Amino acid sequence: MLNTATSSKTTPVLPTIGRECADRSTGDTLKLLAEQLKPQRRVVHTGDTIYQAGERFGNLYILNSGFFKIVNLSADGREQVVGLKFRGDWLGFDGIAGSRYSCDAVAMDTGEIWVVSYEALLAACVTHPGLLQVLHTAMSREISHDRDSLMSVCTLPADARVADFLRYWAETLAERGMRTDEITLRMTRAEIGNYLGMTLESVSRALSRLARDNVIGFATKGRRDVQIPDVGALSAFVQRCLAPAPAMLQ
Amino acid sequence: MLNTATSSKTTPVLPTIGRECADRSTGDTLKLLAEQLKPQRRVVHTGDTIYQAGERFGNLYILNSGFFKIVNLSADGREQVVGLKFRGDWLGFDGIAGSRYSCDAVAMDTGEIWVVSYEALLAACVTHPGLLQVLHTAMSREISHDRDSLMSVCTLPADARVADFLRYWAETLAERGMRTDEITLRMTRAEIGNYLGMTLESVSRALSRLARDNVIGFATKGRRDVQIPDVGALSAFVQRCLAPAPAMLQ
DNA sequence: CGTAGAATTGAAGAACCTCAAAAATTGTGG
DNA sequence: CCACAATTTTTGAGGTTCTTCAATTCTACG
Repeated sequence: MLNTATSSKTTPVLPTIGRECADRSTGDTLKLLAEQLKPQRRVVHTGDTIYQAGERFGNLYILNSGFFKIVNLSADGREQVVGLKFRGDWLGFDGIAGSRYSCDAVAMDTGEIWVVSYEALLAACVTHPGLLQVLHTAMSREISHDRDSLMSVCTLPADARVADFLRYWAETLAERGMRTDEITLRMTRAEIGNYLGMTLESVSRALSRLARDNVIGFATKGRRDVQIPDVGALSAFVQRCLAPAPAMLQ
Repeated sequence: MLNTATSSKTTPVLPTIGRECADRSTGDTLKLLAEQLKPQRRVVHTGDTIYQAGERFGNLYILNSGFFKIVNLSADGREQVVGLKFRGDWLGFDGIAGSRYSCDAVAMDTGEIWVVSYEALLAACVTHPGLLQVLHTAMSREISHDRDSLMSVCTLPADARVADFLRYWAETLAERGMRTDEITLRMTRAEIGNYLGMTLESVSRALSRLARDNVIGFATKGRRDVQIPDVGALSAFVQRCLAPAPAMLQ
């Protein structure tokens, strides 16, 4: 019904008719940033925190490799994973408005981040307008994706949410030129469940059902590596969850 | 436990030590934008759509008065209210990354929006760095608030979610210098429920319970106007919902 | 007024959560 | 390299919350 209007969201069509770097690849963007900003590079390991809620804002961070989770904390002690960051993503935008970060950024794997002073970035943007475009694109993407997350949580049943989560993960890796037929979830069931608004048991059951339906597979050893032979099958599974009746013929 | 680190989120402390316009009031910011951008002004009425998903991006919009909802659409026809916009908020950031808007922006009341060409804004930012700060602050706020929304939906039971929604609405109005003791929800129960990830019946029941507990009141005629004598009572209600056991003394 | 949309409320059912136990995996120190 | 402990994951059973379906009341508007 609304397919035509929204198809650009699922499959980024529209070649580079737009402004100069609207569709720059992750690698190209990183190269541009490295050249023009000469950022300080920092290696991180699992569990390292790049910034914490309440800490004074000053830097933005660009993820060159590895994988991060963004954790929101409420005054009453609730914790919520509100975002996952992959290669090419920026971290720290939440700190601009209030002069303090409002989340924790935690490394989920070994990786490298580039540290960029916000002040220095703004200065560099004056001479290199392309940088500003890259910055705004990153912020815009984050806003769009946060909205998609909210929609997932609000409109999909638990099983579909897990399937959609895997689909998003695989597509994100694909965009960045990585393997998607077998992905390693570096999150526990509890962390996935927290991110998706369900219990760890529900995540486990959903994964079991996905495996039973051959939408995903588990590697021989360990159940943290998920085989995704066909990403489209995940989307199809989501649709099947949404279909109310089994739609028996005749 | 984490109070000190996160208190800056609920009550924006920290006076204007920071950069020039970090804590500018909504009115001052609007004045600056009006002076420096001379934006085209446009009056909107309930139901008007400022932009739609799939439409080519070109403008950002600043809400001077009135009230908007942002609606996300999925390829399979699901609709999701993913944001509410009040005076001083910007609309259209989602369009920057993909050169097309990814949501619908729908007016929920009569109001006035200011139309700003993104290109023109970037040009103006070069000569007026304060504008860039205002722009980034608006985007950063949106990212932070989207995360708070996700946390609400993921961690709060239905009743608390409705209470937290009213609390946010009242605090948003307060920040903009409007009345908060009696607010007019210009949304149906169905729209509120959609935004909060629950059915319209659950919203209705939650509001009834809030009224029964005297946390809110209903205006004599009609149940769309909500009286909020004490915003703190809403926060207390949320905490009560989170407390597992009734905590009987002894 | 009278109709259409919106809101409330009740009853029954489904989806998900909690609690619990067992199996699998990972990490650690000998 | 192995054994042990700690953690993670799976799976089942029962309970709770929320949804669905339905009927009624209320509100707005011609």
